Amino acid sequence: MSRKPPAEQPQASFSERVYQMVSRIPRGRIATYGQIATLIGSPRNARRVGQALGRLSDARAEQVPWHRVLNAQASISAPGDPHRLRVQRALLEAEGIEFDAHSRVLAHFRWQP
DNA sequence: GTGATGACACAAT
DNA sequence: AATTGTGCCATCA
Repeated sequence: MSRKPPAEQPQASFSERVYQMVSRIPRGRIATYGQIATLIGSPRNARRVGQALGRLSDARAEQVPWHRVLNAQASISAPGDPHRLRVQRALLEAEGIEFDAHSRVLAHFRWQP
C-alpha cells in the first residue's frame, strides 16, 4: 500500500525560517522585523518575528545575531526590558554600528540582501 | 473557549 | 512630524 509521504512541509517552521534569515545578516549590518518577515514570505507578520527571537534559548542566541534586528525606525525595540536594550546596543556598537541622536541606526548600516 | 498581550508595521489623522 | 488606530496571529491566563 502506498505510504502517504509524511506531509512534506513546504519549509521549516516560522521561527526556524526567522533564525535562518537572521543568521544571514552580515556583521556590521542591521535589518528590521518587517524586513525579515517579508524575506521569509510572511510580509504582515513582523510581530511574530519578534516573538520568535524572544523565544531563542541562550545557547541558540549565541549563534543567531538577534541583536541585528530592529524596528521600522531602525531603533532598538525592548519595551519593559532596559537591560536587553543596553546589551543589544553594546553588541551593535561593538561591531561598528553607529546611532544618531535619536538612538536610531544610521541608514548606512541597513542590510540589503 | 474567550480575551489580553506583544522584540511590529502601516495608514490615517 | 508626531499620535492614534487597525491589522496580524501565536501564546498565555
